[in-house]
Amino acid sequence: MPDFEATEHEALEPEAVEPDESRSTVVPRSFFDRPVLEVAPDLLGRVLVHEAADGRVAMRLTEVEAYDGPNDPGSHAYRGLSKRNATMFGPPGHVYVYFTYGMHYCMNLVCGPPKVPTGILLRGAAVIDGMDLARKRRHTAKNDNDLARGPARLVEALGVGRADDGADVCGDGPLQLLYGTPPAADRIRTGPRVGLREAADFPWRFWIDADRTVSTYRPHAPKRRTG
DNA sequence: GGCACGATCGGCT
DNA sequence: GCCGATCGTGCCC
Repeated sequence: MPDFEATEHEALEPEAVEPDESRSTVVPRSFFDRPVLEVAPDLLGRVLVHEAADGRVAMRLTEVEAYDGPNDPGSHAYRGLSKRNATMFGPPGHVYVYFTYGMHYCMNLVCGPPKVPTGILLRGAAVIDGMDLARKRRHTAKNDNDLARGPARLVEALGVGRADDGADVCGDGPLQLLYGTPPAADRIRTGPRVGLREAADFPWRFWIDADRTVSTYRPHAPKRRTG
C-alpha cells in the first residue's frame, strides 16, 4: 500500500515530484482485479511506459475516469458486447483503445474479472521521460504541461494507436504500468466526468489537486452556478 | 443501406 | 467561449 501521509501542503503549489522511477516495478495483474472505483484513484501517480520503434516515453498519471460497464449509462459497454468494446470484456490489465470524433484515439485500462466490462479512461499525465519524443509527437502543444493533458493528447504523446488495443500492461510487452509515486491522499480530488451526456452526475473522475497536467474541459451538462 | 453523433482538440473571437 | 474537422460505430429502416 502507498505510504500516505496527511501532512500539510501549500494548497496552491503543484505537487513536487521528481522524475524518479525508483519504483519501477511493473504492477501485478491483481492490481486491476478490484472494483473499478477502487482502482481508479489508485492509478494516480502511477507511471505508464511505452517502448515504440521511435523511442520510449514514460508519463505519470494525474487524471482518470471510471466507467462501470453494465451499470453505467456513460460506458461504451452499457449496451453489451460489440466488436469495438470487446477488450473491455476481457481480462484486467489490458488496454482498450478506441477511435472517436473521426480523428482521435483514447485509451482505458481494463479492470475487474473477465466478462465484467469496466474500464478507466486515462485523461491526463505528466511526461517524465522521453520528453523530446513526446514533444515531436505533439508538436502543436504550447508547453510541456499540454503534452498529455487530455485523453487524446495523452495517447498521441505516448505513441499508442489502434494496434495497441488489447495490449497487456502487466507483462514484458511494450506497454507497462509501473508503481511510480502516488500522491498524498489529501491531494486526490473527485468530481463529475467530462463530456458525457448520460450519467454526467456520477463523481467518477479522479485527479491530483493543483496539477497543471489535469485537463479542464467543459462538462456536457448545461451551465450551472455553484452555490 | 442510411444516418446522427461522439469518453476531443485546436484555432479563432 | 464557440465552432468546425472528420469517420467509425451503433441503431433504425
